[in-house]
Amino acid sequence: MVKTPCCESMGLKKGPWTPEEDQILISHIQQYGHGNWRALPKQAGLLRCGKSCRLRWINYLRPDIKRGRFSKEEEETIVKLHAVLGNRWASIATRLPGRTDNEIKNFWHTHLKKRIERSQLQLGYEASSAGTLMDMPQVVVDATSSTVKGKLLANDSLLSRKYPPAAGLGFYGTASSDISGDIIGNNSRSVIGDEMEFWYNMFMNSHHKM
DNA sequence: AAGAGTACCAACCGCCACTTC
DNA sequence: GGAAGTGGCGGTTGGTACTCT
Repeated sequence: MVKTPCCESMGLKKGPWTPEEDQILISHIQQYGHGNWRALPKQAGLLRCGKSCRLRWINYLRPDIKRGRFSKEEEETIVKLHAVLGNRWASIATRLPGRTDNEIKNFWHTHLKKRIERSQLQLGYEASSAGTLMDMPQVVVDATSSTVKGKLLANDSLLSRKYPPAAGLGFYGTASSDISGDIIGNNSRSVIGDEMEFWYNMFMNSHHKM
């Protein structure tokens, strides 16, 4: 597939959006919807590429966006889902109404990842006894060898959709039995239920083979 | 008060998947 | 079946705000 560079054509604006541009985009979408993102900026009279318009709308201007700090519940949900799904932010976002994949991704990198890394330094299983899920150690599940290593990590770089856990490149989840109860239990047949259940089963199968 | 270091987050880039022709 | 167009996703960057010294 030939790649289609964003904002390739000259004269398209980049960088932060102005309130005027926001207003134009909002009123255009409210009036006509966003059937075709590529055509939208032209129709709306914006000097932006369609991709930029789409991102701005989805991550910032959408009326149902929830802004502000993540609640404790949201944090825990992110940690749990990340343990099962890896860096599939869009999937995680479907579980958190009003939150965008971008927001979750940023939050992960700026807060949760560090927190987990810190808890790894404290090392270990002793710390886990203290016990919130946020402080729990992580257990690596090697999907290829079906082994679970008692190792702590927070390496999410291998867990993108390009290298899903099934590829054997390191699937990990928290060593917590409440993953199933919470995620699968509460989410059965939800939007992402099937997909999550698949990865969950992968995790559990590997786990039980220990 | 000012400079350095750090944290945060909006936005861009490149790639992949899906759809259409 | 394959090329082209488009949407969507995750990784990354760069600017700004904030904190520390």
